[in-house]
Amino acid sequence: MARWEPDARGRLRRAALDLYDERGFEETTVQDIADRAGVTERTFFRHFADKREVLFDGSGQLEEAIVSAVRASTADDALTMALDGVAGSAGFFDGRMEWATRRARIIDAHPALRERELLKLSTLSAAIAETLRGRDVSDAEASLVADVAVALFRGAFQRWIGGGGADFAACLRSTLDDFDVLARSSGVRSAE
Amino acid sequence: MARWEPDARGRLRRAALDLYDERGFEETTVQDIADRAGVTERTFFRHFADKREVLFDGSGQLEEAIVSAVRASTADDALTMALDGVAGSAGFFDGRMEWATRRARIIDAHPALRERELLKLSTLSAAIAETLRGRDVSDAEASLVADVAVALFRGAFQRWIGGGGADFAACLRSTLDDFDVLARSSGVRSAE
DNA sequence: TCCGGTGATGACAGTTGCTGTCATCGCGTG
DNA sequence: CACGCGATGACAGCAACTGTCATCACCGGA
Repeated sequence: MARWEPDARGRLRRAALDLYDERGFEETTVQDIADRAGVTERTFFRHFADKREVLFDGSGQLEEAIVSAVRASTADDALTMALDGVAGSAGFFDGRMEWATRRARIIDAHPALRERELLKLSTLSAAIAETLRGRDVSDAEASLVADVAVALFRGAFQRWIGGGGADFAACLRSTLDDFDVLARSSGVRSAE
Repeated sequence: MARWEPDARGRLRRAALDLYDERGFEETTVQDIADRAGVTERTFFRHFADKREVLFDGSGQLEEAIVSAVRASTADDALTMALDGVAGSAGFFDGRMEWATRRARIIDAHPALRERELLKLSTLSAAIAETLRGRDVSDAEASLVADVAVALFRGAFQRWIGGGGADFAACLRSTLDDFDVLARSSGVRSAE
């Protein structure tokens, strides 16, 4: 056991979420977060690249889970592979409903945080596309399909946050159903 | 005539682009830009919200042009209206090829700038969606169609930048053709 | 003609995000 | 017991951004 308390990173994550929630993102200084976590400001920046990144600490794992699921998919068309990937993220949110809700509310309220989220989603889309290319999908199709998959992921996430406690997998299924209906009514039609 | 030189905003815009190009974005300080433009740092921040925004000065006009074109479209389905909107942006880039190329190179090289670009595109998509809703398109379809239109806009822009001098409208047509081909091969098929 | 309002700017101090650097301290290893 | 390693503290410093007040040309009305 070290002389300093372990899990400084986790304490910083929790302190940041709480403070952003209580006072607002701009009204919270990194010094405030560090104080509440019992470390110095410098230690905050050793764990997180900047003041926003602390809210996106799990994004690497999420991306890894999705990419693995794409790689493991037994489907033989690109869209289904990508959707299998998104489905592979369901476990990531188990028991994190309250955390995800508070986090989403904070992010939506601040353009600076929305920027960062868009960048993460863009990175995720690129990672999915790259994985699809590794499975013999053409460049253009890989990008397009990855974008669609991420859009559906966002839709499912929104539904999960806003809905009445259904689990993420169910929300994803509903979102896919709506997508099918919409695609038909929009002048494109799903293949058999 | 004022005692100060007019068009400080334009000089700042040009100075910033030149300096970001010559030295790189992070290596350029706002003081550098202000010096070259012959104003103070404070004046820079009166014209632009932050160091990144100076590269996105035209985005409001672009959005306005696209939204107007959506409003003016005589099409009767949402996707065609949105694509008419994107087509309405063609004139915006006339004679700005070199500017757009340098700007795109700078933005692609810096995550902080890519973030801002993603936010602008997200805002654009929201504006298109809102306009479609005003033309009796359902909520969900408006968002989806707007996202697709923005994706195609990005594709056309990429082609215009990378291609050999074709005009933007031609690039947009090629991108739409590819999209049709891709949609057919991806398991969806365009309606007649 | 003078006079007050307006709009763009300069000057300057202050806060905060973020970085570089060096010292410290406990822990494991040989 | 010495040594290196990893996580942290301490501190100086730069650059982004903001608030505030003064200045000065211009413009419209009395």
